[in-house]
Amino acid sequence: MEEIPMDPYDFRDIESRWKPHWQRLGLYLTGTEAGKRPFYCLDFFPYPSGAGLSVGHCKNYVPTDVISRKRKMEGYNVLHPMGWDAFGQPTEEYAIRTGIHPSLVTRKHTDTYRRQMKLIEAGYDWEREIDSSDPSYYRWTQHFFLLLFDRGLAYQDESDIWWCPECKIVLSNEEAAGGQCWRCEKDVTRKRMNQWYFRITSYADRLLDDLEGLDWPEGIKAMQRNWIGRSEGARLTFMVGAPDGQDLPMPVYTTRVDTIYGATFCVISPEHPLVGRITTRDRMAEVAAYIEGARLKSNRERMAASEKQKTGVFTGAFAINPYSGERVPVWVADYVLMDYGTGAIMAVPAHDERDHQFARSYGIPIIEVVAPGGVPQGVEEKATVADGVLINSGPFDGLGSDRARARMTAFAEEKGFGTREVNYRIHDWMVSRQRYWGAPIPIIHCERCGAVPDRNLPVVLPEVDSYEPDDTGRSPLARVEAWLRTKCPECGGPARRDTNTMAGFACSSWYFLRFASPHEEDRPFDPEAVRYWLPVDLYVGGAEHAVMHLIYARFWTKVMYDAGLVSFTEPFSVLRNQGMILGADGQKMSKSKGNVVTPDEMVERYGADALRLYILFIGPFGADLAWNEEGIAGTFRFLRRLWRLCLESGAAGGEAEEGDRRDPELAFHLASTLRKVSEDMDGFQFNTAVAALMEFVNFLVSRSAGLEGNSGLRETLKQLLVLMAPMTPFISEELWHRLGFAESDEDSVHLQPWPLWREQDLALERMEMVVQVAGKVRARMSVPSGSTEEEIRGAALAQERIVELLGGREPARVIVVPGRLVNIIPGR
RNA sequence: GCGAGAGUGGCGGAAUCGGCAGACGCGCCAGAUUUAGGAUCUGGUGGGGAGACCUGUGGGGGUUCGAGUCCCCCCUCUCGCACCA
Repeated sequence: MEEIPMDPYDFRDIESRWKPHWQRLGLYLTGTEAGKRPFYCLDFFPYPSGAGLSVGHCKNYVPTDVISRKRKMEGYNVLHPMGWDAFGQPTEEYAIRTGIHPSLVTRKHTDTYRRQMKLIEAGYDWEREIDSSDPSYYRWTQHFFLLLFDRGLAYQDESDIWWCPECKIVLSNEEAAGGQCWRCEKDVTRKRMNQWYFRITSYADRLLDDLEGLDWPEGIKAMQRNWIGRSEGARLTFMVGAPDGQDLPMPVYTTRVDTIYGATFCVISPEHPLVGRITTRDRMAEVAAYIEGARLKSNRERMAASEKQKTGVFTGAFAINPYSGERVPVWVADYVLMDYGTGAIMAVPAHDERDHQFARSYGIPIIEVVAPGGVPQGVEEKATVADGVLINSGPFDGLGSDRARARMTAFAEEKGFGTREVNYRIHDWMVSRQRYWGAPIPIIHCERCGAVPDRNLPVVLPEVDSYEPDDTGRSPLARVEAWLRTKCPECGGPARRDTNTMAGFACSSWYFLRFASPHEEDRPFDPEAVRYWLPVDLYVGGAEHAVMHLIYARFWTKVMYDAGLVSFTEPFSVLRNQGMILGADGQKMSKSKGNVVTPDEMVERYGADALRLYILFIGPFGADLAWNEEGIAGTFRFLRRLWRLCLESGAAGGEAEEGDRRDPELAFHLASTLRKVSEDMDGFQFNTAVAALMEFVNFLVSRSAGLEGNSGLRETLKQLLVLMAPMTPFISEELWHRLGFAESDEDSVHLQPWPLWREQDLALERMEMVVQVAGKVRARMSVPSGSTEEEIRGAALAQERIVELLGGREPARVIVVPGRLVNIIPGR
């Protein structure tokens, strides 16, 4: 018999054939069928950089694509959109260097991203594509700015803000976390400037409390709690004697009022306005030098230095402890921060490690006032931080820390020198940027009327000659005289536009709403569409936005809720973070390290299906893993094995015949694979889902010779192809058609319902069990399913090897776990 | 220091309502096949032992018929935050 040579697996041919077909079918258009439940699957809003996508980005886009496809097959209307967070610096920097307009640069970059996303067949509904730098989008970003403004949540203030000398841009606290610029990782410095802020602090409690109900990674929730940093304590006023004879109030914030009788000094931040007024003449020079030294140090130098040794200088002034009436020295030290609490503290060296370290350095007395469990611990060597029973605390002696705090705060309120206070680490969101490539802040400054909203939106970015910010930190917009000069909308008098643009995080704080109805012209979104699709059912992206985008978007959503614009208070019900794909060298992929792998080269060599499958298979979804090209070769081999299996054994099948018997083993393996793959995909365990598919194909290959022509095999292959369709769309479609499963040319494997397993197929007639003696496996046996424990026990004891090992002894004990094992404990 | 998570073959990783450790893949070894091919096929692959077996999930204790999984102590690593009063 002569073998007819089979077509080889030619992924290029297959890809080029099905792409236009699916395009015609409108496979990726958003579901609109009445009566179906919605599923909104969203990827983090990407910033289109010039480098294009690496395979690392695919670790985000392939899994969301797989889930979206599966949900569609399960009968959901699916919304899976894509768009561009296009405003931002790198584009602007590029424009500065080349003179090419940022919008053209953006266009070039987004074209690349879109092309690459199509290359890996990420099934986005491109009819809903949005671009945050397009006036049709940013007019609504401006609209929401005004919503915040109107609600008293946007304001201007002059204060010290973070400045990145490298990027030449101001940064919000979130963007400067850890003293480093979020984009270039260089140290940030301080600069005093007038800026726009959003009052996110007035939402701090809600942002904290609502974390509770979110299905988000614990780590992200913890980071947000930490960032919000709510603490409960008291604000207490110490009176400080100034050299001019006046008594000046110096409020301090503390969470440990209970330790106040142990306050042996006070510390005030070098930036504190009071420093200049309370320092005595003889201390002036030393204090001034210290302040200057602190100012010149970068924040991180300051932190690093004082970790080793805390420094400070005495101001010469004394403060009065409002409880004890005691007079304590006031020091200036840079371990006290100006932007937390009141910028001044009462220092209790006995019960605070930092104060302890400082007191030891400068020989300040340490007085123990809290005894944990009623037993004084001794505090000369080490501070006691735990709560306990108050001692040396006058009328409050004997109280527990908890009751003491309540009692002592009440006392302060009664006497008028203090009050209960809640403090937060989070600060208001500094949102203005002195940059060109952003959404202009729609405010007009009028000498008569002040800051007036410009409701004539959009305020379009004017054309400029150069995009560079100038040395004073002024925006390039400040140089466009014709644009700058305008009329006050209130009084009609001459006025000037605000020259700031908004940080990119403003644009991404509402984009998930725009996708619900991206073409609305008269409003940011259609409330009906938003009601149907939102909140987002599944949100996937990297962990690096924990306290930036994810907290800002939550804030805007709550503001919109308060304004009655949306009916939910949280935008993202379920959040998952994908891990990173590192270069083959285990390092972060970067151009400079030369270890970047692009989807382009992988698709060229192995095809989109093999790449997608390897991305899913490489390891756990959330883990950081090194790229390995041998690995993708493995998934490629797997696909070829599938190809051969289907065309060799499946094609011969034909229609089911009456006489075909169901093969119970085949049915069992199919059912358990369907179950395993379905459950693993829902649980984001794509790696084990792929492993189960490989295992099943291995099984089929080993059995296929015996099953050729059996309609059970054909039915099995049919279901297998449907099961694989979300992961490997091309080969699944091709084989589906080749095996003749399509009802018409317009049919598609992607339009099939998600396959369900039959519970009864999982029940086998016999079960394999292990027989242990003293916990060690000594024999294997097969018993009928549904055997009683007694029967299993009998069968186990009758095993030849077991009889031999027992050598006539009676078993002392026999443990039977049906379906698993029998453990025999021999008698002596 | 605080918070989150993790330590399993040569490698990525499976298996945690306690029940055959190492699924699946890579790599490696042997064989088959091909003129050659990122090819394919078959078998093997934690360590020790010729073998029956012994041993093995960061280390040490414990609970249990049985522990990678539960409890106690210790060590290491990754990530995030870090003088927040």
